[in-house]
Amino acid sequence: MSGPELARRVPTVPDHVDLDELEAEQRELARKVRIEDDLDDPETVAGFDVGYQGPRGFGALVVARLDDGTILETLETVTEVPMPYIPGLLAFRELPVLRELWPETTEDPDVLIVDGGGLIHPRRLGSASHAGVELDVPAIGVTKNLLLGEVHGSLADQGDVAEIVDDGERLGYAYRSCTRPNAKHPVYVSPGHRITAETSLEIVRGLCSGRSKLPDPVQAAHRAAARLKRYHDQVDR
DNA sequence: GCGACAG
DNA sequence: ATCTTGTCGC
Repeated sequence: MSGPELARRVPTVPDHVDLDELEAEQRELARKVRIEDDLDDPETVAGFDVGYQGPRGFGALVVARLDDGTILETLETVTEVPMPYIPGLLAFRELPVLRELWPETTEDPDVLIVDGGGLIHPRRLGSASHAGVELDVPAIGVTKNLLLGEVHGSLADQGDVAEIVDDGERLGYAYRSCTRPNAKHPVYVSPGHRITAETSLEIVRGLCSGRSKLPDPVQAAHRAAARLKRYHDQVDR
């Protein structure tokens, strides 16, 4: 056999999965992305997030009103995840869960916010863009960490905004959303599809109550997914 | 060749 | 993301 096992950086992927094909698919879908406002007086927003445990994904979609934040609908599902996490290919791990939930909503959300990037992506097709194109809905990407790009500007105070630039392109904004003074890291916002970076920031800004770094609907989805997972922890034994 | 690397 | 006790703070 071989010598000491080296830590595996590249997770094992199913035999039928071809990483080059997935990247090619992203390049193709990226051509369909439209970074321009195509929302008419948006009234409702959907926040999406997934929690993981082994081969299963616990997803939640929370639909809320944009004006006062009232939650209109919370949908949950448990699904087998087909892919390990690979930087740049998050959508192939996350979107199967969203595909289960999206058809179930009765609110027909005007905009979708995904816990993942939009333009901030090596091929300019983060999971938010991928979802937006596939579901044909205005979509915004929000993350707690940066996949790529540089923050241009200061984020000294809460409310501060700085541009995210990569390869000379402005891909989105870093926004210090949390009102807690010890909130060190900002939230990274980038347009996914059928929306601009400015409008994305404006919408996210209006959804940040200040108690959480993430916009409320996404945070609510995060909590719902976590609860669902805990529930399965107890029952599945 | 060596690191970095959304969730 | 997840593995994990206590702990600081509103």
